[in-house]
Amino acid sequence: MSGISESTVRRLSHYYRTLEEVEAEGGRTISSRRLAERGGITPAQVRKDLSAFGSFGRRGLGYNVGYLRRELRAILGLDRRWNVAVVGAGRVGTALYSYQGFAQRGFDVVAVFDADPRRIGQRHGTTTIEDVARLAELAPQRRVEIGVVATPPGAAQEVADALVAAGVRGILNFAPRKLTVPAQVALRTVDMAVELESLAFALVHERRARRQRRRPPRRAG
Amino acid sequence: MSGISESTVRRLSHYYRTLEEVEAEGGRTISSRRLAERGGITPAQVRKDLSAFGSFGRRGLGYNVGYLRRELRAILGLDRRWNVAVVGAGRVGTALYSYQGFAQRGFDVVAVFDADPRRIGQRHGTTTIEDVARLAELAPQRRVEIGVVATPPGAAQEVADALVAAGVRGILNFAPRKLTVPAQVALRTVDMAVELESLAFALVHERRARRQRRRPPRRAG
DNA sequence: CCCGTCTTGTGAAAATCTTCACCAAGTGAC
DNA sequence: GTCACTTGGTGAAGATTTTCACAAGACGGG
Repeated sequence: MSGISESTVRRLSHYYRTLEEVEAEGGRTISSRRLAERGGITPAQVRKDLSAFGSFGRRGLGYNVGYLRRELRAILGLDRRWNVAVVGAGRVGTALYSYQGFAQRGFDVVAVFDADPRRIGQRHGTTTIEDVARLAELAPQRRVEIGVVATPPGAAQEVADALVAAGVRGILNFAPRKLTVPAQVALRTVDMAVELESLAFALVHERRARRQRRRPPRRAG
Repeated sequence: MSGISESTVRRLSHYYRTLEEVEAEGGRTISSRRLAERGGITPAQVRKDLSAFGSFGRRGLGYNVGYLRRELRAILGLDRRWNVAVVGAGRVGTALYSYQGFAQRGFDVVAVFDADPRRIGQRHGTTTIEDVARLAELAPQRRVEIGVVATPPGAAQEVADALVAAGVRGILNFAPRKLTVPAQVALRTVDMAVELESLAFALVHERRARRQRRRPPRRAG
């Protein structure tokens, strides 16, 4: 249970979603092969990823869809709810806290903060935008465990520090800025500029380097 | 020039941003060490990444900030402009095409599409939302090279196919769904559900696995 | 010019991640 | 029960990525 890589976790997340779909379609069992096809990965990878957490399948048969989904749910920490605070109620922040999938997956936005007086007090659905100055007071009160940084880059580090001080254990950063947080705080960054630039790189260097897409399964014989 | 990994490119993107900042602060030269510190990476990694493209530094001195920035700019394909089409004018799509950094980095949103009749025709700034049915016609006309998928998951693959058919060479996908595209089309996916779930995983397994943050540079002696 | 100090570029080593290959276990037909 | 076939779990091999370590270049002081 000690050496789980970031990429393994990301794949688990994909497996989980695939299982949801297969279950909705009425599938009862699924093999590592089919699970792999749906995600552009090798069957061996699927089995290795899962075996890091236990033996969930049956030889000759595959995995029970419902059972494996529930196991992954627990492994990913989705069998409970998480209190989330969004800081920054601009376009990105708004898109985030009105995002359906958020609540659907167990993430409850219990607070939205902004620094702009024109925004403070506005209601969006059930949420009222609060002054970011009250973060230190409200976040612990509402048992916030995850903070989402959706501020301009200039304010991002400051906000991250405030979130950490308020006892948040995980931060999801959308500001295009590398944040520094203590080691015990988990940090994920979604950096649009990086994505765009890596896309531009791929287009510019298209002819030269063409790896990057999955190879076809290529089952000999 | 053939074996450039995805992670190298992402780091180049960070170096580029750091260089912009340092240049704005008036810095003239920078060592791999300082460049590394600003991004939570090792100096050796910085040098390896850069050396894959040439020799940009001077021994004993470091890198010339302006020169290296311009070189990276060209390497990343940012020394030209890219025509982008955004498909899906919901919250995410809106956040995207009004995102300042987009144009700032050379990405011009020349078309926004949606399928909802209530949205079609709406103006947002200089952009008018067009019927997605006209994608096949308008995208080639406007020389769109990059497509952004910001639709509900159900429509994502269909839209991706349409973009590919319209001659788009790169796709940035925000729908929580694995897309399949031909090998010659570059694809990047930003999947919020995956980010959240990997964050939840980290929090649940906090005590057990605590790698993931950078180690301190630890310079012996 | 020479010496001490700095810093890059880069093979080699180490660490990490992915794929292979095969055994064991399960199924269904007969 | 036996046989042909399927599939998971897993150690080992292979591939990739990161880090180490050091030679070679660059500078400044005297």
